[in-house]
Amino acid sequence: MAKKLSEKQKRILEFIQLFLDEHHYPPTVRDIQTGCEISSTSVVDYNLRILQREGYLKRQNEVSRGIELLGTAKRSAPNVVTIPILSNIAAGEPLPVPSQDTWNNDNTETMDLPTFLTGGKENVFGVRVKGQSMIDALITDGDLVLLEPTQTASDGDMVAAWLRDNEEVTLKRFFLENGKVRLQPANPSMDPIYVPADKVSVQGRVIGVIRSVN
Amino acid sequence: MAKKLSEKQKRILEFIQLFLDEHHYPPTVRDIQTGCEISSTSVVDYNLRILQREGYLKRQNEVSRGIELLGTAKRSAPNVVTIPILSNIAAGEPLPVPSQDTWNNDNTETMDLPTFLTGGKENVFGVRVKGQSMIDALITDGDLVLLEPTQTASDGDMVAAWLRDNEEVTLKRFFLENGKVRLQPANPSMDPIYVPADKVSVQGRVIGVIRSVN
DNA sequence: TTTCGACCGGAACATACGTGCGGAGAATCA
DNA sequence: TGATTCTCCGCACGTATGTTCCGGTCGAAA
Repeated sequence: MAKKLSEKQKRILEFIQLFLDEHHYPPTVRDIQTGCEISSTSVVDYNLRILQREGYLKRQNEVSRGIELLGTAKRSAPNVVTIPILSNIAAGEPLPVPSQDTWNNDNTETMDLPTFLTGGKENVFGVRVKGQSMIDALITDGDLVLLEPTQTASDGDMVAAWLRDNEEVTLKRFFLENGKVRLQPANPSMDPIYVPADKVSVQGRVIGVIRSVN
Repeated sequence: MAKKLSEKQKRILEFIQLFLDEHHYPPTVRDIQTGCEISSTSVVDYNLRILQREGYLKRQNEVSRGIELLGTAKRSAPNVVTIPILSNIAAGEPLPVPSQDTWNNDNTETMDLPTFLTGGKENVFGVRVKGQSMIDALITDGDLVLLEPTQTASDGDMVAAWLRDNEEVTLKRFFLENGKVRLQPANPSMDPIYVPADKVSVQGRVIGVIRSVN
């Protein structure tokens, strides 16, 4: 399943996205043929079958333009992206990193977000916050936090940090100060905490928070 | 242009929307025919031409499924709505209520939101928060608050309240307790404030908060 | 070398699908 | 009333389009 796509297949996928953005309906096999400078419709068909088998798209048999993009390839609306919502985040455990499995898992909750919230970042995922432990980051129970996966952080970034000793994930602004990490709450009335650098691992950069009241 | 659509035309339009929602590609003439129980493809074609002439959709000639919805009929992203962002909210002034003018004004900033954030509510608008005065509502500088216009509130609602004496708008949970209004901060470590009911006017119900970090 | 599987090319086939045509009722208008 | 227009119907034509078949190239494995 984790098969690498050939150049031609990537190009086809890309072309379908562009075509969809422009026309609001999927391309025909022959549209793809000319658009990707492929010599035969059978080659397009051949590669479409592979893409379908690998889960990048769905096809309707005998139906013209019966192509539907799936998962990461999906761009049904140009200004909307689909992200997975990771649930089952138990307190006292690191965040699970989303993988291809996350997408292939049918019961993964997903959500469509305007692109201005993800800022074009890749692999953004969401985490539903449980409890009040993030209150000093201005985040409360039920909030949805948008994260960009990363292991490193720059000074001032708001990050999801795994504190080994406390066995908890917390959201704070990250500052590296002569060997120690300062984690600064977003609420200016709260005091920062200092942790040795080797006791902290960054799991992701916070790029947004969404709260839905009621 | 302001021509009234026939029942059949309305049904066709509706069917196209439903079909689009379900398949992510437009229906063929024959799909519409069977879907709307029309006896002939030529009738579909006939009505599609009218719908095109009236500006409800666009068609590509000789192209299968070459149908694209326009204007209000457009639902290329069925889970997205457009809301206005009110700017120039000076501290010490009530919120301006969005009107039709807001929409007709070309330089009104707008934003596409997933419908799960508006919950199907009408006339939702957004306000960009300036300053830290909302910090006890877990809202900070730069956050976008989503509001549903209303003059009344039920106990427990998070509302935008105009405090006459202080001449300021604040976001708090609303409770009416024997003639006085209790405004409860969202941050449980903060204390509520009590105000006589006639000194408070509700301007809108908060239905969401969006924070974009960096 | 042979074999095999992945990938491509060309062509043809069968159907999907948009469109045009003649005609028929029904509604509107003069 | 007759003329005109709107709306619908059935049918058929021609193109658009998905699919299949057969053959070919090329590199890896046997």
